Amino acid sequence: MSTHHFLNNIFPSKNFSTEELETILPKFKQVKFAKNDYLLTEGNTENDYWFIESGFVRSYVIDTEGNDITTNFYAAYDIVIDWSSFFLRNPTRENIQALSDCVCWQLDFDTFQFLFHTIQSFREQGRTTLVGSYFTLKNQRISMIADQAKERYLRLLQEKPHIIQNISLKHIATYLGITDTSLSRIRKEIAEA
Amino acid sequence: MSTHHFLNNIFPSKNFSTEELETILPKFKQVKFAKNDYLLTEGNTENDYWFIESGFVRSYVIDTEGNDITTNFYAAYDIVIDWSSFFLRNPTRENIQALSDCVCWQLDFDTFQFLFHTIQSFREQGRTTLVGSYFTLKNQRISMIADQAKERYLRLLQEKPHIIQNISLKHIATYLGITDTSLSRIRKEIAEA
DNA sequence: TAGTTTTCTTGTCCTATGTCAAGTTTTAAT
DNA sequence: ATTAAAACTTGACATAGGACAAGAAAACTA
Repeated sequence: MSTHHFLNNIFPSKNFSTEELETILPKFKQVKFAKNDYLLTEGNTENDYWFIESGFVRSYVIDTEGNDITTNFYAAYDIVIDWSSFFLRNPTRENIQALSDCVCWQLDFDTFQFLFHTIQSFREQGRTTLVGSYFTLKNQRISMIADQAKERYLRLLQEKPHIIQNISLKHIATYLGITDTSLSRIRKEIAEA
Repeated sequence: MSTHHFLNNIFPSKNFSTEELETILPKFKQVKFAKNDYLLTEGNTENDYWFIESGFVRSYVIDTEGNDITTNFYAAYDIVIDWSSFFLRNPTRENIQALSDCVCWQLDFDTFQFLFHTIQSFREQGRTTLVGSYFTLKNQRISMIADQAKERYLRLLQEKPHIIQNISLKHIATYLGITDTSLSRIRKEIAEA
């Protein structure tokens, strides 16, 4: 294992002993996805998750009217996982697709379970990551209720500028819960102000 | 410990050994809340969570315009917890209030940590519960984007009829992301149909 | 049991955002 | 380079749901 491994960013030595890292890091396998490849498709149960070293990924669902709704964007250092499919071992409703060529580090469920039940710091970090996702999602739900579309866009712009710059308007629009037409007008309004 | 303890519903013997239950159950403390009591208030870090034996509880946040927005309802057998405040040890934005007199079973963070790191089945169950909450929240977010207010109301009616029967219209309305005026009209429309 | 407060309903009018459709610009492919 | 396909913009119009206000009906309270 090289001393400058991508995964050292994910598992920093301040949180893990050398011995723990020697157990954890070799369990991850580097995988590459080409643009438009699917990491997961509706109806399947997710058996792996990934950390992104480079590239962009999007997850989406198809609603009852057949509309594509973006549920999340993922970029370098993010974890790509459908928490409920991975942990509850249920078929997912989500599609997860590479928006560009990607380099990822993959771990499968059984290996995750082994590390989770063996290494205390690993499960602490896993729990923290999941709770962090929960927190983000809860704030998004509140924002859908309390904020106007323009405010939601401005917040995204501030929090994830790399998303706005790399991802098509229509995908950002469904993520914000508006139409591409509206988002185009919001952008115009901001540009003119 | 009596053989017919409320907590046996939460920790069923099919998932836990007798020995494990003898470790877990006595750690919970029965607490009672009177109607309108707060279990948690904004700005504080949650150090306990509860299972509800009886009663109704509501959590809400105050948005930037000072509006009260219901984030969740809790009834018998539900876990009452602010996941992010409890696990990330951060001050919460939520207020959690008893809507009726309640009997609850309480566990504090340090005891949780002890059980989580000691008992495998305890942490499996904890993870499953958290992931279940995540799943529900994600579906609510998608529903806010994809469904009309009436559909969201009808789904709530179907999934949690006890909520509709016990909780005031205005609290249900903010939970669904609409005004009480709109919800009143939706109810009328459904009644007339 | 009257009085007060809260909850719920209903009317009128308004606004943010959606729908549809026609262009324009950008990107991708041969 | 040429064409085809996406992505984006813009206009005209429609609509779900919001804002405000006045009553009616319940639910507490003294």
